[in-house]
Amino acid sequence: MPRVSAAEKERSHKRIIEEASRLLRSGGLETTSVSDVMNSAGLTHGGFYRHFKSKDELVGAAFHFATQDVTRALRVAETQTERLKALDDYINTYLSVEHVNDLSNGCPLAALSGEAARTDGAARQSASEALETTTQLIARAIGDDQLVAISKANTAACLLIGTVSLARIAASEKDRDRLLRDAKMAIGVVLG
Amino acid sequence: MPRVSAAEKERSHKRIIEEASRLLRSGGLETTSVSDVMNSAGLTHGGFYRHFKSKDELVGAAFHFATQDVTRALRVAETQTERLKALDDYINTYLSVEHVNDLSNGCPLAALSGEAARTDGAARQSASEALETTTQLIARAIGDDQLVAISKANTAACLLIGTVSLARIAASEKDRDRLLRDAKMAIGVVLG
DNA sequence: TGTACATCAGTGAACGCGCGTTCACTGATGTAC
DNA sequence: TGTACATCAGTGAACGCGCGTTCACTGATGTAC
Repeated sequence: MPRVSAAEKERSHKRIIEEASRLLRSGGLETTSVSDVMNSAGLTHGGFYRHFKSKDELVGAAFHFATQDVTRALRVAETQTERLKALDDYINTYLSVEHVNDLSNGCPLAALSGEAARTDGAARQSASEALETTTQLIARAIGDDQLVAISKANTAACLLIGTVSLARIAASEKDRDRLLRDAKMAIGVVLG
Repeated sequence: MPRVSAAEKERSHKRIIEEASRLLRSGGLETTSVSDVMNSAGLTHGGFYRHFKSKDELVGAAFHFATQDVTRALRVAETQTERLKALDDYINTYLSVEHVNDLSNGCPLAALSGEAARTDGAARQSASEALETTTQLIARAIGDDQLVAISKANTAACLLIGTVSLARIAASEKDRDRLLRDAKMAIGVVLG
């Protein structure tokens, strides 16, 4: 069957990153194996090293992809009005039950910052970049004086990520919903 | 050498939990092995199953111990004045550079909630309990109407844990310090 | 445009390694008389 | 209080397993003429 065309390889490469970004977010950095990712991409593990130098490099690429994916609307908004709307959507989606329950398509920082903090190399660096990207996009959407906006964006990011992290270990649906509701109120105060 | 007295066994048991609570917080649930823990406790891995049914059970016990340890001052405060003072200390310690840099003695939720969310069994349950314990202690220290206090405590917990989680992946000391400073301001607003 | 050949994407077996857990064993501790 | 014996905390070898990574191999792709 092999070899495969350059275009086909590119498609494989993209598929590996996409599947990795999902599996890593839902399963964690340690628990998700290279084989898991390759099988999800419809390939076998042996071919992995034609695409990446190491698992760490894949984790870095997957983290970057997930961040780009999750912040898309904030990035592409062109006018200040669109940005404010995108921020509102971002926050409402972020603090939703769906986001709490769907690890695999959610914020990579909420899912993986704990493990990333213990890592060196590409994974750790991608997490740092994800944080910077996210806070900068939020600050830009807030507008205003950027010095003030960055403080607000920092606080918002900490609150959002903390809330979803805790909502994911809440003992009951009631506790989970309460955390989300309280955070929605608080973020209004922070940004207002 | 073996066997060892009942009192000695109890001391071993306590040492295993203490070392586990430190190693798990600094190394993570997956990366820290039963051997690591036993060696840190001055024992060999084979004796582990005289103390715990499984690694999961140890993780649960270690999580519980860490939570009790970190919230001690909030728990033992007897008067409302003492509780408010304890809460102030708790927040200042929590949002310190030392806490960000010292995983092993810090808040187990900040270190492990991500991994705990992906787990079943004792580890997951201990994380849920840690969250409940922490928010209730904060709410009690706030005093006031408990319905309002619980909302404030929830928001505070999300903000504290989110801030330390992100500070741990900040790209620079400057970013880290900025996150901590912004969170200190915000938590004043939340609680005030 | 057709041919000969080098390249290399993907396969699947194999590697060394560390994991959680089990087990036979040791000998001091705890207990029954 | 002393003796005989059962218990069991701790040891270290062993288990099966899955991991990240390497490798010889296949055969379609890409390229040089």
